[in-house]
Amino acid sequence: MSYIDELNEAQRAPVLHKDGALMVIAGAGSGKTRVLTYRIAHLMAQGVDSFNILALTFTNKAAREMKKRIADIVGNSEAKNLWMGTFHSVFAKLLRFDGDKLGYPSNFTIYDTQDSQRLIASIIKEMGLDKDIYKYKQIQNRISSYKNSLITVKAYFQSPELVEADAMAKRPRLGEIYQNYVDRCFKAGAMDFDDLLLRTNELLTRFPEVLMKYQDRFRYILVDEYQDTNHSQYLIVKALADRYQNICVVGDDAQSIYSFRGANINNILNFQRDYEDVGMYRLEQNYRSTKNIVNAANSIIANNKNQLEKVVWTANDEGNKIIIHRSITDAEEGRYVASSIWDNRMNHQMGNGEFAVLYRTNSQSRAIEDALRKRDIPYRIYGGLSFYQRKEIKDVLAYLRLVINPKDEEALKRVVNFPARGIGQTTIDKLVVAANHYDRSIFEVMDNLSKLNLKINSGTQRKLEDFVTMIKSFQIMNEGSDAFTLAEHVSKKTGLLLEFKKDGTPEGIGRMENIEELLNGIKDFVEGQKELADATGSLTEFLEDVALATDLDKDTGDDDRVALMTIHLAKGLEFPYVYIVGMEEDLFPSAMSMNTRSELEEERRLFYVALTRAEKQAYLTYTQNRYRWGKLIDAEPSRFLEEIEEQYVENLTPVSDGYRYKSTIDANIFGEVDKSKLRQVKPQNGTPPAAGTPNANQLRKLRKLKPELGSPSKNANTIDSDLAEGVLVNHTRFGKGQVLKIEGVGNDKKAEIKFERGDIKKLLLRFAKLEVIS
DNA sequence: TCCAGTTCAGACGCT
DNA sequence: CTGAACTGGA
Repeated sequence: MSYIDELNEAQRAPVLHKDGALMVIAGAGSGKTRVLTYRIAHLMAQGVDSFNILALTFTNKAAREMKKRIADIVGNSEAKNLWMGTFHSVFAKLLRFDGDKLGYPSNFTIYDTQDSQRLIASIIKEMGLDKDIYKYKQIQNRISSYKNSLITVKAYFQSPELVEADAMAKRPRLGEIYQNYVDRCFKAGAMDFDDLLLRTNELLTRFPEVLMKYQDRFRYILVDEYQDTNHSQYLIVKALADRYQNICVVGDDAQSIYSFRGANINNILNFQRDYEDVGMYRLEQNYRSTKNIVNAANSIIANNKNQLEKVVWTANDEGNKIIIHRSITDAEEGRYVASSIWDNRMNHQMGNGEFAVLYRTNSQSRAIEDALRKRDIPYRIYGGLSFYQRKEIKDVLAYLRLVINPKDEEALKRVVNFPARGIGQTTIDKLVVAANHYDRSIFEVMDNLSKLNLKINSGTQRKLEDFVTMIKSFQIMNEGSDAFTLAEHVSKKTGLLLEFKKDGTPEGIGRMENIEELLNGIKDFVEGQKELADATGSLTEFLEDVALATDLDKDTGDDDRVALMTIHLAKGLEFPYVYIVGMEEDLFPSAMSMNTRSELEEERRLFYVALTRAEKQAYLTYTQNRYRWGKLIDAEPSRFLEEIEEQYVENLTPVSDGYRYKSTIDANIFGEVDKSKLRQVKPQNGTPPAAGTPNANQLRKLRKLKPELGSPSKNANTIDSDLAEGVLVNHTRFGKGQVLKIEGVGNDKKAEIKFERGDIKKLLLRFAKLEVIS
C-alpha cells in the first residue's frame, strides 16, 4: 500500500472511500486525476476485478495515460481490461455489441458534424424549403441539442412548447426535418455523435436485460469532469450505477465550460440528491501554480454569483506577477508572444514544450503561427481543422466507409464522382429520389439499375455500374486483407492518389503527402492492434478511432513544440508558461455570449480555466486592432482584465517595431482612474480616439513590415516593388515560375508567367497569390 | 448533362 | 477565409 503515501490527506480520503456514491469537488490543479487513478488502482488492489470497472474520462489520451499509471502501481497487466475512455468511444463500443437490438448493424458508420450538416442540407432541399429560413447549420445545431436533452422526434411533437417555439420562429416544419434526418441516418446505418449517447439510452431503457448485463458488469463507475456532462450522459451514468450505486464523480463547478453543447451544471450541483449517503470530498490545495496565479484566478471567479463554496489555495512560491501586454494589431501580438517565448527559452533554459498559447477561437491561431514560424520556433496546433477533416483524407475515408457500410449515404455522395467519373448532380438527385421512393439505400438502387428503369441514359448507367463493381471488389478484398493493404489499394485504384499527383501544384503534392501519411497511420494502427488480444485490427475499428479521435488523443511523440490551442481544448492540461491572447471585448468574452448572466459567467469560468493552466508565469495580451472577417476592426480590452485584482498583475508598456506608443488607455485601466469610464473611450468610427490607436501612416508602415497583414489579393501594390520581368515567383496553385512580362496598370496589371510545369499563364496581379522568390 | 470558374453569404467552442 | 450556389462553356 505504499502508493497511498504519495497522496495528501485530502486526496487519500476519497481514494480509500469504500463502496457507495462519492463526489470529489476538486479545484484547479489539486490532483484530481491522481485521485481517480489511485482510486482505481486501490480498488484493484482490494480485489475488485478490472473487468468490473468503468471509467469515463475527458479524452482518450487521458484514459491511456491513466491505464499506464495504474499498471505501474498495481504491477500487472490487468489494467488492460478496464473499460476506460470518453463517453462517446465507450458507448460506441457498447453499441457495436448490442446496437443490433435497435436495428443497427454492428459496423454502423459514425457521421461527423459535416456529414450531418450535408444530410440536413439535402433534406431541406428535397423538401423544397427556403434555405434562407431553414439554415442547415442552425437546424443541425437544434437537432443536436434536442438529442442531447433526450428529446426524440416523438417527444418533440408531443411538446406543444417546442412545436410552438419553432412555429413562432417561422420554421414550422422543423419537426419534419428532424424526422427525416433521423430516418435517413437510420437507413444509412449511421449514428451521429449525439446518437452514440441517445441510442445508448434507448438501448438501456428498452431492453432491461441489456441494462442488467451492463449494470452487473460495471460495478464501479468513475466519471471525470462531471460538471461537463449533458443530460444524455447523466442518464446513462445514472442507469448503469443504479444497481450497485458505486459511483464516483469528480469535477469542479468553476470549470464548467461546455453548456453550449448541453452540459448541465446541475448534474454536479444535484448529485447529492440523486444518490443516497453521498460521501463528499473537497480538494482545495493547488499544487500546480504560483500564489500569484492562484489568487488572481480566485479574484476572477469571485465575480460569478453561481458557484459552490470553495477556497483554492497553494503552498507554492509567490511567483511572478501576471504580465499584461497591449499591442496594436494581432500580427504584432503574435510577434510579442514569439519574442517573449524566445526570451524565456534563453533566460530560463526552457524547452518549447513548456509553452502554450491559448485563444478563444481557432481563427486566432493564424497570427501566432506566422510569428512563430518567422522566429523558427517549432509549434503544434491542436484542434481547428484537424488532419482527419481535410478534404483528401475525408475522401479516402469515405471510400473505406463505403466498403464497410455501403448504405452510408454521405460517404457515397462524397466520392461517387470524385475523382470525376461523369456522374453529376442530376444523376445523384434521381438516385436519391428513387432510394427514398423504394425505401432502399442509394447503393442498392445503383446496384439494381437495370431493374428499376430510371430515366438515366445508358452511358451514365454504365458509369454507375462500374462504380458499384469497383466498391464490391474492395469489399471482397477487405475479407482477406488488413486495413492498410486495402486502404493502399483503394487510394490507387480509385485514382485518388493520381488525381492529386497529376495536378502537380504544391497544393496537390501536399494532399498526396497527406494521403501517404494517412496510409502510414493505418499501418501503425494495424500493427499496434496485432499486439492486443481483443482487437481485430479491422477497418471498422480504425474508422471508429478516427471518427472519435480528438487532436489531443494523437500521439505527440516526445516532440518539443509550443502548443497552440483553444482554451476549451486546454482543459485538464498544464504548462509552465501560458499566453492567453486576444483578451478583448467581443472576442473574450465572446460577443455571442454576453446576453445573459449565465453566458457571461461561463465565459468567466473559461477565463478561469485558461489562467489556471499556468504553473509559473501567465501572460495576457490584447490588441487595439484586429483582423476579423478580413477587415481591420477596433478592439477594446476585455472586461476580464479589470476583474483581476491589481496586486497580481504587471502592465507592460509595449515597445514594438521601434515605435513607442503612449497610451491614455493604459493609465486608465490599471491606474487609480475610475475604471468604469474605460469602456466609454470606445473609438468613434474613423477618428483615432486615443493616442494608442495607430494612424493611417503607422498602419501603412506596419503593413510594409508584414505584407500578409494587408490582403494581397486586393492590394497588388504590396508586391509591386519586387515584381519585375525575369523574377522567380511562387504561386499557391501553379507552383514556381518565372515572370516573362508585366503589362497594364492599376487593377488591370497583369504578369505573364512561365511555370515550371511547362504552361504559360497571364495572371491579374489583383487576384494572383504570388510570392517573390528571388 | 457535366464541369470549372466565379460570386456570395456566413463565421465560437467540441465529440 | 470556406463552402455552397450560380453561370456559362464544352
